[in-house]
Amino acid sequence: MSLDPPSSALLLRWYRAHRRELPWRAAPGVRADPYRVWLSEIMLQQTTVGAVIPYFRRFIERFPTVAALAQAPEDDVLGLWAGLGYYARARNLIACARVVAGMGGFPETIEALRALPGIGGYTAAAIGAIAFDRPVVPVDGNVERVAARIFAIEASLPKAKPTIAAAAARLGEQAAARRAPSDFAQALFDLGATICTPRNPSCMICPWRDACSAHRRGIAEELPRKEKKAVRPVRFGTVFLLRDSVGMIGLRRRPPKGLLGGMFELPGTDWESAMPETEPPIAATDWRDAGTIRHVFTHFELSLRVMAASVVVLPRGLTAAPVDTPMPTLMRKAVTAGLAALR
DNA sequence: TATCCGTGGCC
DNA sequence: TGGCCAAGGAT
Repeated sequence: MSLDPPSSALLLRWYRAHRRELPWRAAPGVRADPYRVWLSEIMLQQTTVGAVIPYFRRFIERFPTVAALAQAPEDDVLGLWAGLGYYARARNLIACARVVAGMGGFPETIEALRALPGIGGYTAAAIGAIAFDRPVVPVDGNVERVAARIFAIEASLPKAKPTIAAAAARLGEQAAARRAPSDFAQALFDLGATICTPRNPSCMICPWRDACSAHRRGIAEELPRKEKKAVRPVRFGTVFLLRDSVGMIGLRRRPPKGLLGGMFELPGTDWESAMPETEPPIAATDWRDAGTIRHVFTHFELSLRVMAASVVVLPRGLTAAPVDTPMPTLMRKAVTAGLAALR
């Protein structure tokens, strides 16, 4: 940690030569649209660029401005978000858009950004740096990895987070002096995504190779070290697909908060450590076994049995919905399996 | 501080 | 196949 930080000019030169074109990105040196930066940063939380791009394009097409998003019905936004995961982000997205629209635009300070729904320390720094050239280094997983390697920080995450964050701040000191925090932040992202990768980093073509302490010591790929994660428990449940005589299916809305909050689902049992007793929502005559779906969430794995039946009229309490109604991926899998069993 | 919160791709 | 990983935030 007493090492000198590498040259920001070196990284910025590399960035201008190798910069990736992304839908939310402005040309080097050009101020980006804060709305696009914000929307992309929310979508990119724990989500890969490849997964985000089509969602980002659909959102921009439907909601070109933060004012348009602020006026949208919540169901439209949740529906457009369906499949992207972490649905609290979509709820916070709406809340944030409404606050920002009321303010007449995005605030430009880190503190004011940090106070908005769904914006934490990282995202405030990212928007501040990228959209407003605030002299900060947003510390995401990429930047943590780069900083840990440059300074050969061997302490394990998450305990080492503060140490690595301090190291990342040192990386940005020169860039701040050069008035290029926006390009510098994005350069760090690109370096982490394409060169300084978690596995098999391309050290031989890295613009910072000569300054990298971990590379010099031959331990770049080992850093940052991480504590082992807890084992994922398995839960079991059953869902019921009911299709009526005109081809509509019976869905219900999940509670507004918590897992898959506010999204549509098939009716079913709770998800428990052992298969719960099943009580079909209607006395259909020919229930078909549509198989079992395995779905992995962050902190548990779900084994979900799917039962399907045709009925004349859907029971009360269920919403008659088209089969292509937007819903979380887990439920999309279950609907697909159920419909296949009814053929 | 620890837990909860999705999904898909990669090796 | 299974564990890891991805531009984290809220509580």
